[in-house]
Amino acid sequence: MDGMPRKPVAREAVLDAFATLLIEVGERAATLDAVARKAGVSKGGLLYHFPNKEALIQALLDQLDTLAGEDADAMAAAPEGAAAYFIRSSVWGDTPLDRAIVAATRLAEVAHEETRRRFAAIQRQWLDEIAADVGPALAKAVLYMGDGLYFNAMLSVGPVPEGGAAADVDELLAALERLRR
Amino acid sequence: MDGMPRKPVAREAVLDAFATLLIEVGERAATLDAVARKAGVSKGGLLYHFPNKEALIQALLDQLDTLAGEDADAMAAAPEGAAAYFIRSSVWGDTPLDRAIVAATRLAEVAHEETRRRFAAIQRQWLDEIAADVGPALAKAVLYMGDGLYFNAMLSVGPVPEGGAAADVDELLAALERLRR
DNA sequence: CAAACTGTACCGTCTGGACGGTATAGTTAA
DNA sequence: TTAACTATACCGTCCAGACGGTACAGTTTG
Repeated sequence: MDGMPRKPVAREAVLDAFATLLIEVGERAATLDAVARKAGVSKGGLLYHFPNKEALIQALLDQLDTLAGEDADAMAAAPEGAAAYFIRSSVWGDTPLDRAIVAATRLAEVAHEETRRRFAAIQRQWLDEIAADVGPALAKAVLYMGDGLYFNAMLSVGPVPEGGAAADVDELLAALERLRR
Repeated sequence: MDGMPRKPVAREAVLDAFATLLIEVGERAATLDAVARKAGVSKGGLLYHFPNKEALIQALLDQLDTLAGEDADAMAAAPEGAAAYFIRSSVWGDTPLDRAIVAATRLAEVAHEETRRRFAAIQRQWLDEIAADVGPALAKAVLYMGDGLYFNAMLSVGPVPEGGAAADVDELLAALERLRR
């Protein structure tokens, strides 16, 4: 057996701090120094795990893909239907996936091309699942409702967290029921 | 009386260049140097009109408020109804208002608090108009659909402009009709 | 068994460049 | 004449990234 090298605790802390800063203060302020400080790690330590900022971004996007994949499965299997599951999950919930999505959104906003590509792929996944549930004619309407929720999460999530959007979900689900008939 | 000094042509050019850069390359890359270059103006000339970057942002937000106000009036007066007008106008159209919205979105993303406040106010305006049209129960559903369109404009507008979203509007309008019954 | 060695996981400092902003002297057009 | 510029030089700050170290767990060798 090989002597296990000690666990890289810093790596996860850094990635989490990076996401948190992206969400709370935007890409501009998510500097390497700020990330390191938030993670309780030295800058040198950060760069040991992620040789440059792009590597940090890539790790975040990989995590996003993983989580989005899992979510797509859960969506397909949801008893309430994919559409309702989607709307319900589109409201800001501080789940790992929501965090990854909003964090990645900050990068897409700064014109990071690969992030945009990945987002497009995830949205296609969502659209497929929703279309399988409510039919292709209504799928876009549902998708855009969810996107609207994310849009608002993006604009409001920050130093002042708010629970306002949660109340809207019932309204949206009611509208969904109405569309379904 | 003074013989009118010549018109500040640069001012408008700078503001437009600022918006364009925000839309196409994000806040990060919309530096003062880049804006001046794009506007075909010297950096000194830019700073003559806008003493600092914050002044540039304020001018953009003022423009946004003006355009949004005009649009709210048009929305209220639209023969097809406020909701349909809203959805139709939410798709990316390269209109002055759309440009101002997406440009401002880039600032909100970077956690610019006042931009976020102004956005919230505009959305409240929209919601009121839509509620007056389709009733309060469905207003949020319509609003979020429109927001979803903006969300997608934000993610895709850039070096690669696309006309894909326009096709979705009919689908959304059909869903709206269905909700209305 | 222990000294010598190896690789991993960090820390702290430094540098080169970009960016926001200032300053200032000169130029053009109404 | 004066507002509306151009052109350029410069400053302080901040940031990404490079670099040289340190601490320590496990591994090998005498």
